[in-house]
Amino acid sequence: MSGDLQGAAIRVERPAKTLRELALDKVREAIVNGYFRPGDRLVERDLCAQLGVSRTIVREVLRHLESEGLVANQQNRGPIVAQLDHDEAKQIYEIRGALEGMAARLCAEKGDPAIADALDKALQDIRDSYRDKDMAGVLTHTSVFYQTLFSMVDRHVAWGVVNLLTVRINHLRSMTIKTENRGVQGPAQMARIVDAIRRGDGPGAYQAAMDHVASASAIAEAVLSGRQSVD
Amino acid sequence: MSGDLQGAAIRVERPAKTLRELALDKVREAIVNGYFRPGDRLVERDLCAQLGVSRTIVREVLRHLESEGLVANQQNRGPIVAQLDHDEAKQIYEIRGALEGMAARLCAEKGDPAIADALDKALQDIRDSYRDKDMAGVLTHTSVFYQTLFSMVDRHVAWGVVNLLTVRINHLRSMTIKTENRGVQGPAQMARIVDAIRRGDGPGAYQAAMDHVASASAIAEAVLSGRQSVD
DNA sequence: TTAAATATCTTGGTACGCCATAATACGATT
DNA sequence: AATCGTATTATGGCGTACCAAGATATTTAA
Repeated sequence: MSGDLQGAAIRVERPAKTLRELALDKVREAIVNGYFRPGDRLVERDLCAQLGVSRTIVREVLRHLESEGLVANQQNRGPIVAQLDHDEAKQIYEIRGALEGMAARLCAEKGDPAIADALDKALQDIRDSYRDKDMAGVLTHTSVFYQTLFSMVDRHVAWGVVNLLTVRINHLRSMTIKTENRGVQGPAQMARIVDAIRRGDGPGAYQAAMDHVASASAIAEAVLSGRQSVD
Repeated sequence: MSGDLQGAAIRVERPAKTLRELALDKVREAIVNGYFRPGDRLVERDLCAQLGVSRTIVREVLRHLESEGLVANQQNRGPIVAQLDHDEAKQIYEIRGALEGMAARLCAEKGDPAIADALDKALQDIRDSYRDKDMAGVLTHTSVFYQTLFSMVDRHVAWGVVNLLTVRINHLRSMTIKTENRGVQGPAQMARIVDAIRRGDGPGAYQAAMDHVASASAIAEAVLSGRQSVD
């Protein structure tokens, strides 16, 4: 990694992160990985203390997360961590299916073998993570897989949408991947996507991507209705 | 529980709008209808003066619009009105196609005649607006048409996504509908969607919706590349 | 025991001030 | 005159303090 292309090589990359962005990431993280549970109140001044920043920042962060759908504001009562109801989760999976299916079809139609190779690599990382029982790794590499799917055909807007929706069902994702057999079935379904792409089979890739999301959705639904009684 | 139902019936709806929401709507409006042009700087203190609110509010609003994609923040230089490039617009149309196609298919599969009736009503409003050369009305009723499409099958999340994306291409929409023949062609294409839904023809509805968006996208592209030279 | 009154908590909103940085203007040096 | 360094200004990033009003908890009075 020495001597890259001229100017770019010596450019000094500043952290460039503002305090607000740092705080935003922290709080989003905290919500996504369950430190704050759905329904928990997010009291501004408490967050100030916990994050060590001013109310100004906290308020901006809360507003941002609100527009992401991770935080809900109740009339005159302040923000809470958004509750994900059953039906909404289903809708999110459905949208993901439509968009990931679209991306898969586009990948297949492009007919660039490098795409399937890149996807295979990501898929192998997923398999490795499953083998090592590294569930955080599974999630990460699954994200990489889908990001590849979208970025290989330059669909960053759609990827943004998928990403936005995905954070809202993150805790469901981490539950579905722990499901019995998911470590075998999941990668197998993803392999079908890659195969269809490699064959240049657009409709097949679309269908395979849809199927994969559909099965994740079904598992999520089962998990959700199972948990209902535990709550 | 008994008293709640009765109470809800006569409950007086408060404006319930916070100052922040009011300001958010104002600024979004201003961007969407072109009062602020793409690339314009949005200086916090100037906005405070123009809106008559404090900087805190303005900052929250800017953050919100940033996450909507209407405002872009430049490193150390502050926010500007986001510029919509060619390719991004195309991607947005593509996503709309996928989601509206999905909604249309679901409507067709549901087989409820009330859906087609409601859509026909919206469509007639669109035709009337075209006849009266009321372009604002065309946009409004087109929105109603699509909202109906989504809400009739309870897909409010997808509708939210479509809505979010649509504001970013709003100025393109207002240009495409002014195009030659769009007043005839547009409603005709939408009628095809409604017909397919009425017939219960899922794939047909999907395809009709896709076609409609695709043609809007093509016009937008033409308009965009045409304007390039005018600018 | 219940109902009214009061205190507390928390958000919505405002005002003001400080610092850091980018851009610009300006002045000095060669 | 061209270049370099410096002062100024505009602006965003961030913090603190304060007030009003709604929601909730707590206490007091009947």
